[in-house]
Parts: sequence; structure tokens; C-alpha cells
Amino acid sequence: MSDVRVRFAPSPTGLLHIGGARTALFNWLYARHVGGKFVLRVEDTDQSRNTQEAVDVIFRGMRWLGLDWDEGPDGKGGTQGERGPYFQSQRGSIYAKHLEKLQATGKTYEDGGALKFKMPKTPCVVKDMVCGDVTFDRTVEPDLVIRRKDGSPVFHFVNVVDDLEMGITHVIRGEDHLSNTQKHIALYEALGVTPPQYAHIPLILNQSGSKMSKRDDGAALGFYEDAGYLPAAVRNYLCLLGWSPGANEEVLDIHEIVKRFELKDLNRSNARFDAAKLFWINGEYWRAMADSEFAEFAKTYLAKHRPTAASLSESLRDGLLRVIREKIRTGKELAEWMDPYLTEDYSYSPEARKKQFSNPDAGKLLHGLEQGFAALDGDLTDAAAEMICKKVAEDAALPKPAKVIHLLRAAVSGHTVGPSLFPLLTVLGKKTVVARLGRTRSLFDSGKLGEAT
RNA sequence: GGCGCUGUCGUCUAGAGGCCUAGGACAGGUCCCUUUCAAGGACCAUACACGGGUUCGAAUCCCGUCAGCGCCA
Repeated sequence: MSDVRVRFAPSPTGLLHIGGARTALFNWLYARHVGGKFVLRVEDTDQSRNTQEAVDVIFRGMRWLGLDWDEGPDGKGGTQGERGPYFQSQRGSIYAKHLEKLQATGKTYEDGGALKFKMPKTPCVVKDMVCGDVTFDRTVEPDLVIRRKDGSPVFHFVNVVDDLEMGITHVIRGEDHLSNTQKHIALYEALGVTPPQYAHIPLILNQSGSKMSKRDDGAALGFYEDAGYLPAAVRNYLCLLGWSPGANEEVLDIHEIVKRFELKDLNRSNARFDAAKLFWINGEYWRAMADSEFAEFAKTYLAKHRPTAASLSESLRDGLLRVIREKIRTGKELAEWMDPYLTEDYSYSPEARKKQFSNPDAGKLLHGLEQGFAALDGDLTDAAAEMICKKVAEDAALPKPAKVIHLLRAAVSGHTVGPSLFPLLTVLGKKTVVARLGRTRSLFDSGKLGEAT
């Protein structure tokens, strides 16, 4: 246990920004590493955007990443912790109290309806746990508006008041706030309170090298949930942006990361977001998942994105998932690869039309395959399927069965790529394979599988 | 414009004066494996921003320049 208290203070904008998620993650990692408290505070002062949905997005994202908080709204309409309320919109009287206190010091003055704070004109040294001692020469620092003409207190002020009222000991936040920190320190000092420790972490940059904004592709955490990424993989990737476990390791269990995470090991330079690397890490987690875990993931993901998958028989669905899983690495791909088997009215891709059904011999081969599978005695197995392919190839005087195999794949799935073919056929079963071959053959015979359509 | 931060392969990083003819990973390339696609294996290419110091010795320390980013106005 320790008396460290850190916080994540997002505003409900309708999405949980990937940079915000990373800030939350680093606060969480530090709290868990030292055994302190992690506080969630919602900075919902912008009434126009302050909706329940927007707040829920934050809770959902945090939970998805597994970042549990010790104090804050519990996400179910209640509160946990003694230092609330944890919504800024409910803290008006607290701000008013501190505003009065600040006014009593004589360090403020009215100016055109706004209340301004007299900034000290002396140098300020921010002792940052990541950036080191950063000196600001404030001789020309303008005074700070702390209450607008409309009476609303400004961000810097409420942020400071909240942090001191909530007993925050370490402020871990994006480096974009480093230059503002001297203002915050001035406010703490004016209120007669010792400022917290600061740790400014590097920013996450987009492809073009500027601060990732919500307009950038993949800037919302929800994007990865929708795309069927695994939260542990996203979390692992985010840890690697500005922090490194040291020697040649990257894919690490979160417990191991918690154990090793130190603020002093944080990088100082901004990091570009690399979607390809995240995709790779996701693949690592995808393959490492236990079967039961995968089954649970697939069930949940398909329920949301492919509700019709529920009508497949359990054995068919499980079989398909098994043969598909090894070829792909996200839920989105899983859903797309399931598509050809969710209906008997499946479509044929342009590649399949072009590569497989533009060949005049295809009709003959399809007939042969259909007859071969129809005539099969007993269960359809990998070996039986292979034999049929070989025989059809021989009958057509083809030197190798490859051509037949490719055509067969296109015929039963409509696509030129897919799961390993023989295991797929076995999963589908003889009846379905024969029916699909019949359908394709008949469409082909009536000239409906050409390139044009 | 002022102030601040940063600057190692395309990207994320290891590196805290000699272990560095700079290591790993992703991405890229070649090959192997493979009756598609993945996965896997082997190999290749690519970096200490630049210029000055300090030192026997610098990616590592200091200064300057340049560049990028951020904050404020």
C-alpha cells in the first residue's frame, strides 16, 4: 500500500481518445505498481456535449481495457470514494469556495467582467518526473483569466482545485500540458497548497507526425473494439508507446508490466501510432488465446456483428470458427470469413469470377466434383475430399489437382481465399458441399458467373 | 511570434563514456515451407539530424545550428 493517488480526468466528447486511453493506462499502471489509488474524474463542464452516452463511452472504454478505478463514478449511476462528486458539473460550490479563497488573497482582479489571477513574474521550475527540471522564465507571462465573463471558472482553475481537493499526489498527463504546469503551480501556491508531483508523458502522434486528434483514423478506442481487436493486445501495444520493458521483449503479460512499470523509464519523445504493429501484436494474442477464451470472444463478437450466426448448428459454427481462426487475427476478419456460410445464397467475389468461373472447362469440372461428392460413401473426410479432387483432375486429364482444388474453393465459398479447404469441406459436411456445388454448377451453366455480373 | 519539449533504421524502441564495425520488434525485400490465405523458418536492406567542443575514447557529456512537435498569444 502507498498513499499515492493518481487520476484520469477525461471529458465526455463522445469517444475515448487513444491518447487519453494511454494516459489512463499509465496512471493505472503507476497506481497498481505502487499500490496507490486510481481516481476517475469526469470533466463534463461543456454542457453542450455532456450526454449520458458520451460518459458511458468513457466507462466502456476503461472497462474494455481492464483499467479499473478505485474512486469515481461507478459507471452504474453510483459513486465510489469519499472525495466526490466526481463529475465537475456537480462541483460548482467547491469552485466558488476556492474562488473566494483566492480573491481573499488579493491576487485577483476584475477585468472587463472576467476575473483574472495575477501571475507571478518570477521564474518557475517544474520538477517533472519524466522531463526533469523545466524552467519557465515568466517575466512576460500574462495574467490568467480564472473566471469568464459568464461566470464559469476556467479549465486550469477547476483542474487545480479538483486535484487538490481529491488529494492527488501525482499528476500524470500528456506533455501538451507541460507549458501550462507553471500556471497550475502558481495557483497551488496562491492557495497555500503544495503542488503534486508531475509526470508529463510523450504524445501519441498520427501518421503525419502531429498530435493524434479525434479526426484521425483509429483515434477512438471504440474503433478497435468494433474491429474485434483483443483488449489485452491493444493495452500491450499502448504500453509500448513511450515505455519499454527494456531488453528485447514486447509481448508481455499485464501483471509483468505492472511489476516493471516505473515513471523514470518513460520516454521523452513523442511516438507515432503504428497501426501495423498493433495488428501484429493482436495476432500474437489471437493465437495465444485459450480455446475457451476464443469461443467466448467469438460468441460475443458475432452476436453483435453477425446475429444470424446464432442460427447455425453448434457443431457447424464451432467447426467453422476452428478452421477460420488460424487464418486471421481480428473479430472483423472472423465475421467476414464467416459470411459465406451464413446463407446458402452466398455471393461470388470478382476474383473468383475472374480466376475460376471464366474458364470454359469449369462447367465440366464442377459436374465432376458434384458427382464425386454425391457418390461418396460414408462421411466426408479430408482424405476422401482429396481423393475426389485427384480423380476429377485425372478424368479431365489435368496433371495436377491444383486447378480443381481452387475451383472447388470458389464453388463452395464464393471466394478464392479462405480456410484450409479439406478441413472446411469436412466441417460443412457432404450434404452442404454437394448442394453448394449444385448451386454453383447451375449458375455457371446458365451463364451467371461471368466477370460482368 | 514568444516560451517549452524532443531529435538512434520508414515506425516503436535498446542503449546512461569503452561491451556498438549500434541490438530487438513491426513494416519492406529474397528464399524455404505451403494445392488459397495465414502461421513458421532462413537471409537481406536501412539509423546515432548537422557542426563544433570535452575526453585516451561519445549515440551517450557541453555548446551552437537545423528540424519536428506542443503550449500561449
